[in-house]
Amino acid sequence: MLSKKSQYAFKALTYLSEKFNDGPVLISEIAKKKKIPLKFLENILLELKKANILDSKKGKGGGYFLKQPPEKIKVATVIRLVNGPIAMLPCVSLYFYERCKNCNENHCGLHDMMVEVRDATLNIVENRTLRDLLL
Amino acid sequence: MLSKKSQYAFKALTYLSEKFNDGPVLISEIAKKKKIPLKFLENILLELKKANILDSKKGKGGGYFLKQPPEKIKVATVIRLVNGPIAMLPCVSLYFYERCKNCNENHCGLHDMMVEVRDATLNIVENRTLRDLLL
DNA sequence: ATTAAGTCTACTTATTTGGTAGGGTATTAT
DNA sequence: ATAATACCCTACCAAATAAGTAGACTTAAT
Repeated sequence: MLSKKSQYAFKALTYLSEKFNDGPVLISEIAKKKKIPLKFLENILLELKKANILDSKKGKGGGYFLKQPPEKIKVATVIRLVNGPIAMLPCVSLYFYERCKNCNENHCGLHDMMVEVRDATLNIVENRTLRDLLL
Repeated sequence: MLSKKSQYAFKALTYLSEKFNDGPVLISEIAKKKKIPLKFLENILLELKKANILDSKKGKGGGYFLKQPPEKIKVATVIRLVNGPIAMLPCVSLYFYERCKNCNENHCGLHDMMVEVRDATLNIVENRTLRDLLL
């Protein structure tokens, strides 16, 4: 399951996608419109900024905005960043790989199945962007 | 990600699948062979028994065994039981559904995408059984 | 009766999640 | 120049969940 933080992140990013050409958007505006705790949202947006997904402008007239257009930001990227691994097992994760203790990956049925699940999921989230989350 | 508990559960179930026609298997044997903390494993097996996946025999010569043959036990069932929801969002879960607050499911891009992810995953785990985890 | 084995209730501990507090720092309109 | 604005940063806290443990109890075979 996606954490609440991830769900907040997606709500905020969706909002920023809609406002992509309207200049910086206040954290407080996003928090209010999307009903996200303000200080928590600050942390999330800062993290997204550090990951180069968002950029910000300080001072009067400042705020946050997408660093790239919505169609350039993949859903998979956001999930990995805010939520963590997409795969169901560490030994099957591409970006958070950890080898299995006590289980040979070369002949492990669970492993093989989870590779399939991972690929089925990636096939969707790697090919969808913030643009696709709008209607 | 699957919890450690879930991974233990799959290891134990795989072991019991291999021994399906050999009569009851000791918890301690499973724990040793699969390197699972004994008391933790006790809890897991008991839970699986209460869910009608396993059965057991007490006393000397007792132990645990699958209640049905491996090919009758779906991976999806085990995941739901031990790990919880398979879907990435509560508003998209079939067995653990909770409605979205502040987001209309009828026009929410994230929701729609997560339905796709859920179905892609279910397509695999609903059609695989413990039998498929063996080699 | 003794021993082997699962059952049950109840803890404990560690980790993660969700959220808060409050001052610091950069920017810019005036 | 400066005051107001708005993001930045460090640290903390509480609740929930995950992981593991303890010990007494019940049941069945010999």
